[in-house]
Amino acid sequence: MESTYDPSRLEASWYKKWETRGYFKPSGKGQEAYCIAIPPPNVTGSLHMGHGFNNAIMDALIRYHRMQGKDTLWQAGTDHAGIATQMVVERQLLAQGQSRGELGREAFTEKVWEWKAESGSKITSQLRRLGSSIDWSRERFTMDPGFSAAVEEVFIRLYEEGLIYRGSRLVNWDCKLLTAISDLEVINEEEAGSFWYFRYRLCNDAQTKDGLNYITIATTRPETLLGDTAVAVNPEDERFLHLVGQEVELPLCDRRIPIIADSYVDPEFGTGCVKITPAHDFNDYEVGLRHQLPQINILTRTGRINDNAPEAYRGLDRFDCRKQLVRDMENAGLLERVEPHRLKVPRGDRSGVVIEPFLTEQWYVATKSLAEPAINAVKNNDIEFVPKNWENTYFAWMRDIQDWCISRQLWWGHRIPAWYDQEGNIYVGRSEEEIRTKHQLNSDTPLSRDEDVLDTWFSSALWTFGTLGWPEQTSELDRFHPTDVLVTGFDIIFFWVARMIMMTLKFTGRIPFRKVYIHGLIRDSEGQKMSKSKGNVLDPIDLIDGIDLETLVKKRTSGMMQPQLAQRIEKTTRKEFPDGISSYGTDALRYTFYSLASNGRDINFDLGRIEGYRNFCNKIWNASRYVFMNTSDITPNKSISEVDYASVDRWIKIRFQQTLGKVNTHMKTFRFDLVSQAIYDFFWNDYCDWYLELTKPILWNEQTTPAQRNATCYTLLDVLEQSLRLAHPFLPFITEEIWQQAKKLLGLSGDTIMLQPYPLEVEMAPDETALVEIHWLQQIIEGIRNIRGELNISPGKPVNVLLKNSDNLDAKLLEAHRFTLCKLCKLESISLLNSNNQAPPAAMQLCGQMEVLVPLDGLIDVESERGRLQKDMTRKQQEIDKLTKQLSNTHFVERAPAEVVAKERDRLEDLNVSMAMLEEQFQRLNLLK
RNA sequence: GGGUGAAUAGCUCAGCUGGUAGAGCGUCGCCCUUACAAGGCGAAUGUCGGGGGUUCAAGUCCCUCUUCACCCACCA
Repeated sequence: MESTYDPSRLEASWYKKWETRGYFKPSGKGQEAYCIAIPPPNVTGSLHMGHGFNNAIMDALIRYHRMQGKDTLWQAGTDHAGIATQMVVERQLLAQGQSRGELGREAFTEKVWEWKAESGSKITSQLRRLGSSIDWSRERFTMDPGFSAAVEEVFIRLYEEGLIYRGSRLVNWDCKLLTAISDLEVINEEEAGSFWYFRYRLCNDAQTKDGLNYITIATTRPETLLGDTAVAVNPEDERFLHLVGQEVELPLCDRRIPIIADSYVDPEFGTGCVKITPAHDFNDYEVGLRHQLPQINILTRTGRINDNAPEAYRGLDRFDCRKQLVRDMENAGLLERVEPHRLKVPRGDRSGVVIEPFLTEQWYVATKSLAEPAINAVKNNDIEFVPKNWENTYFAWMRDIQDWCISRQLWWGHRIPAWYDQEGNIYVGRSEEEIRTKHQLNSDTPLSRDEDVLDTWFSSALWTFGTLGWPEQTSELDRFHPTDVLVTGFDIIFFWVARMIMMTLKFTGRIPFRKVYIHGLIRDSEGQKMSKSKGNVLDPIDLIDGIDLETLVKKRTSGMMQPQLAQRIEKTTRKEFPDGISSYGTDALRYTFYSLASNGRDINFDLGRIEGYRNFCNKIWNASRYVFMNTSDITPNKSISEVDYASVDRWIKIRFQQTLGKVNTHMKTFRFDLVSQAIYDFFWNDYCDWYLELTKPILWNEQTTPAQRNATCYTLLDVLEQSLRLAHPFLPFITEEIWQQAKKLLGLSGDTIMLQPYPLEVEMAPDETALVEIHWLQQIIEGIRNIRGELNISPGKPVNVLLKNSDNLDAKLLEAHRFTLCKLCKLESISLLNSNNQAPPAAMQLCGQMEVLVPLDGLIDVESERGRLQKDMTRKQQEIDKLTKQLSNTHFVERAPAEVVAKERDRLEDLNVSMAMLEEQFQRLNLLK
C-alpha cells in the first residue's frame, strides 16, 4: 500500500472496473428484489450539490441492499426537460444570431437532438464520478421511442376516458417563452408596486351618496383597464347598492360597462369598487362567468396590446402601455392618487418574467378522480413518506387539486397525439393513419396535427413503470415494480411525486414506490440557497478534484445573467477561498453528505466537515497499513491451528457487532447521519484509538504465544475486513481498494467488495468479562494520562504507579495487563500498594474505589496537584448536593420508580466515598507544605 | 390568511418512548511515541429562545409569546 492516502488515484480506476465487469446490473439472484428509479436529471444539465446529495443517498441504499443479497436495480435515465432544454438551445441560437422561428420546427428540434447528443453524457459521467452504482445498460431517456410510446398510450387512454379534455379558459401565460405553464410553475413573490386610484364617470347623471358623479376604483395593473367589462361592488355595501344596474364610462375606451353586485368584492378593501377584467384576471374571470360578462382579450401572445384596445395603445408593450395609460388618465383628470403598495407578482419559474392570465385553448387533465386513490394510498400507508410530516403537505395539496394544464406551446417534447379537421373536430390516436381508419376519414379530409407538446412532468409521472417497459408486461415490471423507495427533495412533491402516484395507480393499478424519502436542500455554509447570481455555488466535482482560486473565480463569474454582480462575487470568493478548494475525493464528499442528512431538514454545507471526513478516510488508510504491516506473516487462511483470543480481541468484536446493529437500525429509518456517526465512532475511537494501540503490546511482546499472536492478528484483519464491508455503501472507493489487500491476507475469494455480503449480525454469547476488563484498562490508562497531561509530565518520562485500595479482581487484572499498561503509559513500574504500607506523596486519580497513584518524586508540583484535586472535588460536591436534595425530597422517593431511586442512592454513595478519598488525599498533600 | 419546520457549546448540528446535556470543527496546553502532524494525549465551554403548565423529575410532553426559514392560498 502507498504510504499516503490519495483518493484521486484509486477512485479513477475502480469505477471503470465495476462498470465494465457488470457489477451494477441486477444479479438475478436473491429471493427479494430491490429497486430505486433515479429522479431523472435534465439531459443537458450538469451536476450540482443537490444531485450529489440525492445520488449519494441512493447509492448507499443500493449498495447496502445489494450486499444484503437482494436482486438490486438502480434504474437510470435522463429527462428531456422541455422548457429548460429548449431555452438553452434557443440561447445558443441567439448567440449565433438565429431564432427558432427562422429555423422552423423540424430543424430546431433537430438542433436540440444534436445538443442532447453532445452534452447528454456530461451529467451521467458526473454521476459516475460520485461512484453511483447505476445500471447504465438500462439507461432510459424520456423521449426514447419506447418511453414516448408509453406517454402516448397514457394520453390516449385518458382522453378516451374523458380524463383529458381540451378547453378554453384563462391560463398562466409566459410572454417570453410564449407558452402556457401550470400553476406550479408560477412563483408568487412580494414586490414593490403601486395602487392607482382611477375615476370612472357614472352615466345617466347617476350620483354616489356623496353626490359625486364618478366612482373610484383601485388597481395594481392599470393597463387591464382596456379589457374591463364591468365594475363590481359588494351586494351588501350600502354605499353603492343604489348604483347597481347603472353604467360607467370606461375611460379612454369609449365604452360603457355595467355596475354589478358580487360577493367576491370585499367592501373593506380599497374603495369597495372593483374593475372587472374577465380576460386578464383569474378572479374576474369567475365573476365574468357568473354575470355573463364579455371577455375582452387585450394582449398578444408576446405581451403587447392588441387590436381590441383603442388605437392609441395598440402594439405597445404591456408595461409601456401601463405608463402611457396612467399618464393619459392623469391628463384626463381621472387619476385620483397613487399609493405605494406591496403585492405578490406572479413570475415564470424559468423565464422570470411576469406571468399574464391569458385566454387560450389548452389541454387539461381532470385530476379529481385520479387524486382520490392517490390520497388513499398514502392514507392507508401503502406509501409512506419519511419524514412522516410531509404527508400533510401532500394531503393538503391533493385535496384541493386543480385540473392540470398539460399542453405547452413548445417544440421540444412529446407532441400531443391529436389531429383536427377543418371543422375543428378533434381526433386523438397513435397516428394519422390510425385515426383515418378508425373514423373512416378519406384522404380528401385534411387533418392537421396539434402543434403543442406535453408538459415535461406528464412524462416524468410515468417514470417508474415507463422505464421498466410498460405498456408491455415485461419481466422487469414484474420483478422490480413497485420500486422500493423514491429519494427526492420536498420541492418536487407536487410536480413529480404526487403525479407519479396518481398516474402509476391509474395505469398499473399499483403504487410506484413503497416509501418516499424526502431530504433537505443543500445550502451554502450560511444557509443561503446556492445560485449562480449569488455566486455561492459549489460544484461537487470541484470538491472531489479541488480547484485553484483563479479557476474558481472565473467559473463563478462567467456566463452570468447579471454581469454587474461579478465584481462582488469575485471579492467574496477570494475572501472565502484564498487558497482555492483542495481535493477531498469522492468518499469524503459522500461521507459529508451522509453525516449532514438528518431528518429532512435543509443542510448548510460546511467545508470544515468535508475536511474532517477526508481525514477519516486517511485514518482508515493508515490503520489498514498498520494492520497489514503487522499481519502479513500470518497464515493466509482461517486454519490458524491454535488461537488464544485476548480480552481485547473479544472486546473489539463485541463493539463491532454493536455498531453493526446501530447501522442496520438506522438504515431502516434513513438516518444516514446516525449511520455515518456510528461507523466513524467505532472505527476511529474503538478500533484505532483503543484496539490498535492495545494490540501493540501483544504483538510486540516476546512473551506472546503463537496462539495469542495468531488470534490478535486474525482479529485485527477480520474486524478490519468486516468494517470495510460495513462502510462500503458509504465509502465505496477506499473500502474497495483496501479490501483487495485484506482479501489476500484472509484468503478470501470474490473479485470485489461490492458483491460481498454485508456483515452479519450474530448472536454473541454475552461476554461481560471482556467488557469489564477493557473498561478497567481504559479507566486506569485514562487516569494516568490525565495526571500526565494536567501536571505536565513529559510523555517520554517514565513513571512509577501504585494502585491503592485494590481488590482481588484488580490484582488479577493487573497481572494480566501489567505489560500493556507499562507500554501504553510509559511506566517504569506498576504495583499494588499493600494496605499496611503508607503511600508516598503522590498525584491521585480514582478508578472506581481504587486509587491510581503517581508518586511526586520531584516530577510533580504539589500546588498543581492540589488544584487538580480541588477541581475534581468541586465538581463532585455539586453532584452530591444535587443528589442529596433530590433524595431528601419525599415525593421523589415515594413516587419515582424504585429502580430510579435505588440508582440515585448508589450514585450518591459512590460519590461520597470518592469525595472522602479525595479529601483525605488533599489533606495529605497539605501536610507536605 | 392557512400550514410546516427550526431556535441546544464560538460555528455546523445530534439528542429515540421524560430519569446524570453529546459529536465534529474551532479554541487552549503538551507531544514528530516505529499506521497516521490529514496525527496522538489532555483540557475548557451550555439558565437547551422567553414565560407559564403537567410531573417526584422536562432539552424532551402541553399552552403561550418572540425571532427566523419555507410551503400553500390570496384583496382588486
